[in-house]
Amino acid sequence: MRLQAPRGTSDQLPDDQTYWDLVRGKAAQVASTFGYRRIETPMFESADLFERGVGSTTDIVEKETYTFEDRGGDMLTLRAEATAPVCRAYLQHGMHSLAQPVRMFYVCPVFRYERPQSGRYRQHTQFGIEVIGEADASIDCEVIEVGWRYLEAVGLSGLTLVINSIGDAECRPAYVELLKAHYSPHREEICEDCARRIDRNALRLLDCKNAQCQSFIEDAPASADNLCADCESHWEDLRRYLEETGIEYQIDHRLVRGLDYYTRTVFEISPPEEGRMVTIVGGGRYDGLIEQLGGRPTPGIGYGMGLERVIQNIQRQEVPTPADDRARVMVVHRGDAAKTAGVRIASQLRRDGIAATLAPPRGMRAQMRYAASSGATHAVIIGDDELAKDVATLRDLGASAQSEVPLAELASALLT
RNA sequence: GUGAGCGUGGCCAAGUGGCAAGGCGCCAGGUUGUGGCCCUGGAGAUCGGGGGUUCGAAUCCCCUCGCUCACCCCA
Repeated sequence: MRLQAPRGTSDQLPDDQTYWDLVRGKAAQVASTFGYRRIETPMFESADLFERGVGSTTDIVEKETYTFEDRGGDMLTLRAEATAPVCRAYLQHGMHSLAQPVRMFYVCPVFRYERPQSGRYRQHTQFGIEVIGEADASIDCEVIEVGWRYLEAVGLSGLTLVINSIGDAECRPAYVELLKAHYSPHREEICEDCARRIDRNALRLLDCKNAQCQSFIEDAPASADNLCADCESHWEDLRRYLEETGIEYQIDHRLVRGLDYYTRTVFEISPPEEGRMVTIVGGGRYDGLIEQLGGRPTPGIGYGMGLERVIQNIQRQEVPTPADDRARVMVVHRGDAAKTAGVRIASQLRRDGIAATLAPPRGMRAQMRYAASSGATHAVIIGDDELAKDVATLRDLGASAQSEVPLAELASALLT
């Protein structure tokens, strides 16, 4: 095989589109039900945006971006995540002067240079939402609910919602010190990565997967137990509101997230896979991000959802996809005059709003085969007999029944 | 970045040193103008690529590329 799609990318073939239509259509539908409006930002941004927004020491920025210099000498980065670009757009277009909060959603490709594996690609598609300009916990609850209702809407079940609060600029520093103090005496007993994390990114100590570190994680102080008064009441509010939605949640003190900008609420939604649970949705509050990007202090919260993972789970759970029961017609013809008439009839059917295709110029048997394998619901058969009478033979391929229909009545016969 | 498994027509796949099976799909037929089932025929292969061993390599050895899975990280 000489030419193929670049590593970690894939083609979304015609046969795959049933899923993509479902997954994209429901995204727009559910998001707009909650009052979110679509935003689309460029596929690439100034490299600077992701460094400042996502955090220059995160893995994403450190080793996973597609960064390049364009012909004019600017350093650009393919969209490595969508929150920072949306915040950039919020600032650039003065959305702070709109009624707050501003609710937006997007479905867009995201690029990260990673080693591909199941559910992880170098180009993947995210359905995400962002609410900017309101810090109240009811918004946190709403954002979580959008993600949850969406996954319900596409037909997934058995999902798990996990939440946590990691505090804010007020209380997190003290908590991080507490964590470091918990770990420092054990530097020799934990894994190498964790030893490094103590100084570099202490929060990440909590999601280490190594066996030797598990007992330290168990005994570690929890961020949610060490919140300042404001964060504490925000955390309580969130849980109270969540109860009102009827969505079940678990609190996981080990849930921290990989992007630097998160504050207070963080959450994930995962499918019911035994063994490894690959997160479908990950999100959280980012009250410091807008300011980090040069705006006035403005709260925000959102999530990102991997649509390839959603589709993977739809397939695993064998969720039925909606069938398209509209008529699709194959115009089958015999003889030159009939072929010419077929061109005319197919054209007219389309103008009448019916999907119609002219069968390829082969024997009738082959044309009928083509009709069947193309998924056509009906064959409109034209030959000299029909031409003479100004009718067509309309064959219902599902029912294997046919009758002659005057050409003028074809469309109405197909629309009933 | 680390580790493991795997690369044979479009897809699935047999073949483990001696003429590259088979199935699906595709194309054409099975006497008058009709799909799905059945039957017949046909097209389609640098056996991922390069090098080596050998009289002879899809098969053994080396290198390389790719795919998949796991770690890491993340959606």
